[in-house]
Amino acid sequence: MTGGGVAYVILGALRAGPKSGYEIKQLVDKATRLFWAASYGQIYPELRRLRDEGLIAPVDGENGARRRVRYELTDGGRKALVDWLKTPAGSYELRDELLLKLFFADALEPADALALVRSFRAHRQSVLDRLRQIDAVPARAQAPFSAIVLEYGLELYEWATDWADRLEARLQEEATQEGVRG
Amino acid sequence: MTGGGVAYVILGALRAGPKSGYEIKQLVDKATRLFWAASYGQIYPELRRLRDEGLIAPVDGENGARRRVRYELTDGGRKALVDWLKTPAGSYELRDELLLKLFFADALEPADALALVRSFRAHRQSVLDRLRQIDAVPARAQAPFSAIVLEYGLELYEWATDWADRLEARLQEEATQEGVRG
DNA sequence: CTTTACATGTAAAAAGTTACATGATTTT
DNA sequence: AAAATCATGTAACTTTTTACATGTAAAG
Repeated sequence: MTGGGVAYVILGALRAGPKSGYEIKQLVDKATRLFWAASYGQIYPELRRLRDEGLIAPVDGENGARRRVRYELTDGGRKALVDWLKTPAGSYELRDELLLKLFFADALEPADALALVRSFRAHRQSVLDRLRQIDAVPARAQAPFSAIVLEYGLELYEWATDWADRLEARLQEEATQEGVRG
Repeated sequence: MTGGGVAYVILGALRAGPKSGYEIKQLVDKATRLFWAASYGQIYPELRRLRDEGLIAPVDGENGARRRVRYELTDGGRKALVDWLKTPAGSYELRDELLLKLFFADALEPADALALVRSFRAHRQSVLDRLRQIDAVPARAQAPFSAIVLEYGLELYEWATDWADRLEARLQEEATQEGVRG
């Protein structure tokens, strides 16, 4: 199966019932965006590829008043999904520009480095705020593991916000020490 | 400045003194790989682009016995680095295939889902092990913020390993409860 | 009737990976 | 003498983003 990871995002999204490209995009933006994003430019071509491969099939009938194509998993598609889920490997890529900046922050004067730490904290806090707005109750009933991943996110960004707080306090303390000495 | 984030990885790597493409790649693989990776296919063309833009310049003289080109920051390059560091924004992308699998794990039978959680834990643990092998002492002296980012990584992957342990325990408990009931 | 949300797609550009090519030097 | 490491680069390919094009239906 080609097409990178988008294929699995789609197969996974369809595990709970038929969805259109638009609905898959909504799910991605609401739920998986933080650890796996996908754009329309990936989703629609990939839907076609998966259909051509026989892993998904358009559902005909009730698609509502709007023009819309919903796809469902075929037997082959469900097998492909489960096979992938059972493979205990996985790529892991992180591109965290704020962490990269922090890594190089010796190039800044202390006041600017402190400002950077504050924006790092603000970023983690903003992610946390977004996650807190998600209602876990419906997820817990229909898809327990999506609620588990939400909990992971909540704990993670709570920790990260706290870490940034501690770093900020440490840097401020160092700054006042310097002030006393110098 | 074009060329995506690689440009800043290079400028940042050169903040502490001249380096060759090969040395930059080594630094990336040793230190920033976890939150920002870069391949030779990005580094060498980008070095040329940055040189053409006047942000870096080849250092002549002592390059050792081997053929090798080391670059250093120009004044413009140092300014570009500091300007970037002072910009309080930053892209943030995460592609965590194991987390994506966990999100869809309802599609698995409980035993397979448990196995997935275990491989998730094993991955976090392996990252933690790698981080623990890094000696923070030299970093702390020369580049305090790189030691700070290492501490971030250590705490983060300790937390994540622990989280996975707790989830594993919870799932096992649920499984035995089911066993008693059913 | 106008705006917002729904809905599907494409084309071009940018970014990134991978595999390959080449050769020097150092270590075993 | 062979193997490993140092060192620089390119070409082809894959992946991803971005911007655009197009139109329908619901809501205010």
